[in-house]
Amino acid sequence: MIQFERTPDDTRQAILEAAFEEIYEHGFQAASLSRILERVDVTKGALYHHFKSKKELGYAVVDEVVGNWVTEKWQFDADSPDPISSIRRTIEGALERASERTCHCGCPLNNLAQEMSPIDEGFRERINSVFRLWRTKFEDAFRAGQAAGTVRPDVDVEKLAAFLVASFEGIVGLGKSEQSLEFVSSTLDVMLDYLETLRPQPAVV
Amino acid sequence: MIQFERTPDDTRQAILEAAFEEIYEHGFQAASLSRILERVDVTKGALYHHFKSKKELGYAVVDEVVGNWVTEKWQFDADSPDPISSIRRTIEGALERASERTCHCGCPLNNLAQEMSPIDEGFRERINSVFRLWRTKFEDAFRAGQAAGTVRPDVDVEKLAAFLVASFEGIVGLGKSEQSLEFVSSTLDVMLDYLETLRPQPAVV
DNA sequence: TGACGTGCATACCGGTCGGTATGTACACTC
DNA sequence: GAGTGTACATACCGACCGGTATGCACGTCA
Repeated sequence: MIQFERTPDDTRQAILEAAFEEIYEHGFQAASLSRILERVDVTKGALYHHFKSKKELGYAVVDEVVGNWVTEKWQFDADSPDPISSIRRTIEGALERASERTCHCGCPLNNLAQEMSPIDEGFRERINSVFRLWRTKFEDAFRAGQAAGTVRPDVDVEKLAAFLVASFEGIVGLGKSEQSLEFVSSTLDVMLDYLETLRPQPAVV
Repeated sequence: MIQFERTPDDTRQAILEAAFEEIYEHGFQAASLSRILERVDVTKGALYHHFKSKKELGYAVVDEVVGNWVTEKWQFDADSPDPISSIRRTIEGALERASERTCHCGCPLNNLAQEMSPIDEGFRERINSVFRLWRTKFEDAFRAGQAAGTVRPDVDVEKLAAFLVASFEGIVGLGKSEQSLEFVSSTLDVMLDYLETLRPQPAVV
């Protein structure tokens, strides 16, 4: 049960968080408003006072919860001279903090993307902007690496960023099916090994 | 409307295919039995004669439709001496045959995996066996390549196969969000470029 | 030819869904 | 202190859901 001060803003925020949890566990379409209301102990009147429909609630969850979730999780220093090492550290840190539930339920952003992108254009646009933001962070980091000489200058950073995000989501997604953190970890190793090949090669003697 | 001979086996098969379409477009939980019945023009009595519940129908769709779908799509010659080229050709062929809908709806197997793996163990097991079959095909192909000298012997084929399947699904999944076949194609290029680096290097003089 | 199992079709069920109409306690304004 | 808007709570709605009970045509076999 989510506890919160009974102020309007806190009520809205508490509903958002409860909705995020419910959607994370059941998907958006199977998410039940009444279960959300149980989680946060408010009534339907409160929910429909703050959100005009289930869909608008879903949109707000993407914009205000899932977006921040991703942004915070991937805030390696974009100006780092060595983005490849930064990314490695970020991923290793995420793996350490990963819970049973993370492995079980996967990435909330990707879950919503797979379920809702084909069905609803509003969801697709919102989800895609989060993906684009994420990719941009990678791009900036790699460009900084190229400037610092830790990443090969011939690397197409945009395509690489897209590939990295896709691979990461794919690995986490396959991990949901395998239900194994060790599987996720060792498959991510392949990705990180690939990243290492993007460093400038020492001159051949 | 699906047409079929009104024999018991054909009825069952027609229901399966209609269910596959419905699930592909809406997901399993949001798939509606009545819409499935409309697609195939049979009644609920017929459906519940052949399948004992919605869940059992879903299981059958995974086992008998989605499984074959993946198997047929990825049947590059496992004994080929050059699996990297085989995989490239398979992917390029798939891209040419890819429709608007494929880009829009993504991979039916991955869709089900992301939606149902965390929720239902029966789905997870069935989906995971299809993934494992797919990975095994990659593994066999790479081993054949190692034997033929077209793939570096130090490559861990199991981890590589897992990474490839994950990356492919991730790319297709991101493509759903971008709604762009060109995006899918160019991101797959990064993956294929990576594969090329797994060929034995010519000896350094 | 009658009994019986198969392969459906029809009609109906309780439950849950998202959504809404109405009421009300309270703060704030004039 | 009367009026008004905010922030909910309560009660209810029709639609649709998955599932079931019943009926019946038809082929098979005793």
